Amino acid sequence: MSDEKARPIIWARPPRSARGPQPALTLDRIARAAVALCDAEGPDALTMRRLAAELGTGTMSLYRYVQSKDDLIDLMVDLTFEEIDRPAHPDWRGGLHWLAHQIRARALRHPWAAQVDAPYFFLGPNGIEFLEYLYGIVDGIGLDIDEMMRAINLVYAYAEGAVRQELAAERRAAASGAGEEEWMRAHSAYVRSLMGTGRYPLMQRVMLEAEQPHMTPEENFEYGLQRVLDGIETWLPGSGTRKSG
Amino acid sequence: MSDEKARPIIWARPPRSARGPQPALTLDRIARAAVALCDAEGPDALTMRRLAAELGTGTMSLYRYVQSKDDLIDLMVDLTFEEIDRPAHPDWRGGLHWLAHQIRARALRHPWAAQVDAPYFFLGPNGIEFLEYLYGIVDGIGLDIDEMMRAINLVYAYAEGAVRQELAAERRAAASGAGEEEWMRAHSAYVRSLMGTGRYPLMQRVMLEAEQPHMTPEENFEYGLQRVLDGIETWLPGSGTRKSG
DNA sequence: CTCCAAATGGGTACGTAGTACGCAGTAATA
DNA sequence: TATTACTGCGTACTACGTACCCATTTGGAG
Repeated sequence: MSDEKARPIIWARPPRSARGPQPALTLDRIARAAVALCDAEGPDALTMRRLAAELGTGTMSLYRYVQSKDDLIDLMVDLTFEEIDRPAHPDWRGGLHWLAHQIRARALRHPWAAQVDAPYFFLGPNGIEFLEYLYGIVDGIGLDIDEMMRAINLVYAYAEGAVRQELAAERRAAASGAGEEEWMRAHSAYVRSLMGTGRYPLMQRVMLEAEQPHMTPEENFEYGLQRVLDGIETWLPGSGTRKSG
Repeated sequence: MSDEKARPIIWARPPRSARGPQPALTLDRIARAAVALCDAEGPDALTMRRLAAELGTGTMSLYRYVQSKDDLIDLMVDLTFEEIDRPAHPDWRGGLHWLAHQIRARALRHPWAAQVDAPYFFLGPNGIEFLEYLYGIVDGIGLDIDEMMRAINLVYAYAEGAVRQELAAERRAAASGAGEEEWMRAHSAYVRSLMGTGRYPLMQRVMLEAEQPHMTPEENFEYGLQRVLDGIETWLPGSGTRKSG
């Protein structure tokens, strides 16, 4: 999660030998409990002590299953790809559209997952299955593997970036909402003073606009997504004009 | 950095009264030292004790300036927007193109900044100045404020998402590179075993491709960016021609 | 059946975070 | 000069990840 260290991939663990007591837990049970905890109370609630308590076991027992907390997070992130189903799509545009919305849905279900980076998530069983499926969407439409990668990466990049913005806005709204009187006062007074200077006329309009949004976050996401798909379409072979990248 | 708490905005602090000794430090000096530290040694190197040592002061002295480490991070993130210059652009496409590359350049300069989320960065002096400038790029081309927001958000979302992918790939490369023998062995053995199953033919092609990339990360970024700009162009009012070079 | 290697659960304790608290010193104001 | 509002900062508390150790359990070897 934080920095780099030599750490063997958790999915490549050697099989258990037959001797010794049966483990009371499984990696799966641990990871699911951790996901549930983060979903319910946010990433800060995930401590090894707390998770152990949740599972009714000793703290250090968890380390019989994972080498480190980062291992655990790899597992958790992989789990978030499990629940995404994988329908067939008649055309690439429908497929990529669906993909983007799946990425968004996953991030809304598990906001904590959008904040960690698990650089090897695609090596987990669910991650790799998901990616293999993804490439299937743009397979067989006349793109070489390089072009397929670029199409996928583009949609992925947009979806992730957009949903991060959305989550940040959500956190802001939550912070200025219920309670937090003091913060609210300091915050709005400061913003008013900024706008009072007249140096930020465009931002002023933006903020006024943001107070009464006429578009849901999803509509907003959808708008950007359609632009991205349009952009891909102008470039895809057999779509008339093709531009150089 | 992590979770929500009522915390007044650091930029709205009341002015110092005249009494008492002059402060030995300034917020600016502290924030710059922190940025330098993170740039040089990564975010994990940033501890209050270390930063204080770097500044030749006592640890707790820092708390005369910031209320918390999160405060400090807000300042740091705002600082990363300072060095971005703000040229005029003759057309929106050039402006948005430039914007995306600035976002990328900033993230490459300060990789740590792409990992934290500072939901209020735009309230800092540099952040707000930057955003005001951004909106200027798409001002006066026949868009209402809502459409302007969407155009900016789209480019921003793509750029941030893409650069996060790029940074993750960079970290992966660094991890499998020099040293880390053990990790390398476990990793590649595992990947080979996965691919040996034959269940992931597309991923196999992707990974082979990734080993000899024929596109630099920047070219890849540029490709996606052009698609995004194309997408905006097809939608912009009065953009009869979609080809722009 | 006996014994031991290999695995288990988990308690204790260590190192390192962020930071609350309090105190001594200092400079402008009354 | 006394007061007051600051300052730097040492001490200490809480909470975290996790290294280390050991008693316990189990399956297989003799």
